[in-house]
Amino acid sequence: MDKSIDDKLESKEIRPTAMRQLVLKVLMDKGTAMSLSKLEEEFAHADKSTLYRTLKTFEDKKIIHSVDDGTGSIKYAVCQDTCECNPSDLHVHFYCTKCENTFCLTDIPVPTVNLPFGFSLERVNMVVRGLCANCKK
Amino acid sequence: MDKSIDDKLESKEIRPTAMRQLVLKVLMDKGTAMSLSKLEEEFAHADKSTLYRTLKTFEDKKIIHSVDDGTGSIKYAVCQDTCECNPSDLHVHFYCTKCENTFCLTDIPVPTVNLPFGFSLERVNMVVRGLCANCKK
DNA sequence: TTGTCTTTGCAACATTGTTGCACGCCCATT
DNA sequence: AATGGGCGTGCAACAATGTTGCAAAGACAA
Repeated sequence: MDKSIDDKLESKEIRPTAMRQLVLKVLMDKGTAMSLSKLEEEFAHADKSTLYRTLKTFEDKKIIHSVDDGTGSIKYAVCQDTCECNPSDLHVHFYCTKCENTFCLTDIPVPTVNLPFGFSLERVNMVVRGLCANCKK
Repeated sequence: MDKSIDDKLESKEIRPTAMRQLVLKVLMDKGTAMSLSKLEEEFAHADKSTLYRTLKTFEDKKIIHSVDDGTGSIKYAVCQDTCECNPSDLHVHFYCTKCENTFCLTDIPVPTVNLPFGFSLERVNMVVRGLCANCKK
């Protein structure tokens, strides 16, 4: 198995089991955010709850982040190396209504908004829907 | 029943049935966005699918809009009178993690973002999570 | 080898959202 | 007033997603 995968796992104190190696590899190779059910398809013989808990572990350890893109299923994508999942690390996500892929627009930080007096910010979810460059043509 | 409720319904070509009058009134009085299950609690004897279809009708006719606030259940709130549910009509929503209410920040339009080349925008969902003014204290 | 802790697999379940179907109601036309 | 069509409603069942309990299998240290 890819050495960099193990490194990534161990650097976040996650034991590199076979399952975790595979899931992380798929997520890293994929490029777009994936849902639990998409992962189930990818590993036809893997158990749903194992995948579910793997994702939860990854999310807790901040190796991936989740996006609610409004499709009804939560998507997961690997964080940037420097990501601490703080509000300042947050970027905009893009959901393509044609290919149904969800992209991390890591270059586009979530714009700051001036909340009404007394409101405090913990986290922001910003998802743009539309057509991606591939489907636009 | 309140005359303004009927007017609002009829102006959008929705027949003002008893159910619809009640649902719209609750939504208007509530001030915060409500989920289907919250409406079920409100009308203890109403049927879920009737409420569901009522909300869908309202949404189709653009008398209310839906928000996916990341809690797993979609919330509905009445639109501004001038709202056409275009991207330019979109405002930021706020979910309070303590009182669990979802607010329309109608004064705060969704900031525009510069998408990567080739990407086109249809709609944006932006939800800020945190503490509202009431829970902040 | 033994014991402990973690991970996995299976099953069952909760919640939310959704649809099919039949009944009742309103209304217009006859 | 009677008839018929269309709409709204209620009931039931269902699909999809996410979640948990529990026992078996595995990893690891003493």
